[in-house]
Amino acid sequence: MQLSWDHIRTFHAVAHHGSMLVASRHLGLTQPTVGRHIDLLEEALGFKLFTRGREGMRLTNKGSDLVATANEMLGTAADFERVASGLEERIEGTIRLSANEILGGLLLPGLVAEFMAEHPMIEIEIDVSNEVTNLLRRDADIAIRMFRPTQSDLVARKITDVPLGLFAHRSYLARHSAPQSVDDLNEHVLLGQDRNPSLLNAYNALGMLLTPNSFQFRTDNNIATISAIRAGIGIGPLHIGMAEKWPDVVQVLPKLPVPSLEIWLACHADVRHNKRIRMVMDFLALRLRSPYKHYLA
Amino acid sequence: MQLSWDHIRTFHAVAHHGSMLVASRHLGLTQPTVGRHIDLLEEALGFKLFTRGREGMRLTNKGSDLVATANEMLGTAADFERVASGLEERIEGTIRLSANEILGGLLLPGLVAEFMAEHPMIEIEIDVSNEVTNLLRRDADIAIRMFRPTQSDLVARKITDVPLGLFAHRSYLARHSAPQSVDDLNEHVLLGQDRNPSLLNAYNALGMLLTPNSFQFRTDNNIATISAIRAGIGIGPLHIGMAEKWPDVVQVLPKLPVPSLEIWLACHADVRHNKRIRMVMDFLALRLRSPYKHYLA
DNA sequence: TACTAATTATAAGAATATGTATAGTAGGCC
DNA sequence: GGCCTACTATACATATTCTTATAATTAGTA
Repeated sequence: MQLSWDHIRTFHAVAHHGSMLVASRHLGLTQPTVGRHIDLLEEALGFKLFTRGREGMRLTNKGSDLVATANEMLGTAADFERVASGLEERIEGTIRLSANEILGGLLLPGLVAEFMAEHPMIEIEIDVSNEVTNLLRRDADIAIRMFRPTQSDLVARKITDVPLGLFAHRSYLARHSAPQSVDDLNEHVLLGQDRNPSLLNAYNALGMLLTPNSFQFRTDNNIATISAIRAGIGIGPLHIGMAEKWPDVVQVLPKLPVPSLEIWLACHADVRHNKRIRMVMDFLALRLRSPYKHYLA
Repeated sequence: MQLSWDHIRTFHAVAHHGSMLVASRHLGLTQPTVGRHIDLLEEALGFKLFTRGREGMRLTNKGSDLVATANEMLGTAADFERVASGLEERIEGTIRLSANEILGGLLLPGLVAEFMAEHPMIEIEIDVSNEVTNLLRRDADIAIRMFRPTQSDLVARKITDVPLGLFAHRSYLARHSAPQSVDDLNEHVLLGQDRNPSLLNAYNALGMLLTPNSFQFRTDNNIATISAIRAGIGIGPLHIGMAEKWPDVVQVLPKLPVPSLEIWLACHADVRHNKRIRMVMDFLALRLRSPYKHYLA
């Protein structure tokens, strides 16, 4: 018989995740089913795709020669689903949002709760990651980004500017004298990022000459940075609207012009007329312009 | 649940053939199964793909917006199968040959019979058509062509030249005097083609100035042309080796230089190392060089 | 009008695929 | 060594899907 396209999808998932167990969870199938799919595919093709071992499934040479085209299929299947989604007009269904750690982890849950109360038929998923989620691959329906999206085929709207400021906890400022000028900052514990250079560049734009080593506390996790500020470890950047939520966190050098962040909403052009997606995007655009403090956890 | 890729294949087939019944035959499924696939797909997508009527299935607007990407999927699935086929080493299995009406209808059956006797594990399918079958889409594994294939990604070998001549049945020549020169041909019933200009061009290359109306008997079916010659209707072109099979069909103007045809064998580059395909191609290359008459029906 | 031929739709038994539960295997770790 | 864990393999009952058979619909045609 003809080989099943669904088995190709299973093959791709197993190759991608390296184990049938992990693949089965991503596919919404059980491990024996995934195993059978691979068996049937191997039988249909006439050669083994994987060697089985306790460490999982390792691709054979032939198997790995097939991964690229299986990947292609995943892409065209995503195209199909995306185009279909753009033609869909039902209100009920799922919308998947992608946002960074701060917005996705702290702001969106409270903000989305309101939407879900109004629209109980729409399910919302939040994919929190700092990586640029691929809207083409349908990892998400809507992306919230802090920069202008450049992927082609996307429709993007700039929602607002988010003013940033430097903040510290009162307990920190009680132990150290509050800085009076940019130069004073060199005497302070500055909270910075590990591998991501954007914050470093922002500090340097303020006229400070810093290197990664200038930060005594380093993390690429934005939540950890915020927690560090709130814990009184040092001075770091914060969305001004967010800081209002925490009375003990005060702005230092409020006159200092810190470049603000942009907030963009993006979806794939194929999908922009989908009613659910429009509703969610319009809601997000409205709410992201109003002060954060109403929604912050 | 997630939508099934196999249902997309079914959707494509129904859209392509315009009816579930025809699609089911091509897919190797039954009509109720195809119907259920479409129902399930429509349910998953949230909109109707077709309107049902006694005239078959007509695409809705949304349905036809999806045909293009479904087509893409067919293409990538074909890529997958092709690459897989190239990695395959089994001897048993099916090989699909594509050839024109003359070779596929008259010559190959007898020629292939010998191969099948030697290799009972290999099944041979012959796709007879004058259209250029798409090896990229896996409509066939091996194509036999009368011209150099130009599709990219193909591997093609020229096998031999097939000398052509003009022939007529004795009964025709008994009624009309045999032509002694090219100019005499204008007084004869010439068998030609209807829409396909290649034969016309070949006659003109002999120095004859002909138009489609110069042929009193016209068909684009090559078998019909041959039958017409054998029935004594008139004078027409024939493979010389083929004519040897029929003693009552004799060559006219044997000295006339008629351009010969080329025979090419082609397969997709991805698949050239497949053992079965190599075996069949090597066999065909050998046998197509030997005289036709051993195999002709 | 009645018949034919081509279609989609429906019902029910047969075949197939799936999920649950469990076994088997082997590396990591105390 | 013994235990835990992450994985694949197997057995069997269940659920789903497929096929067969039949009905219903409708345009074309004698």
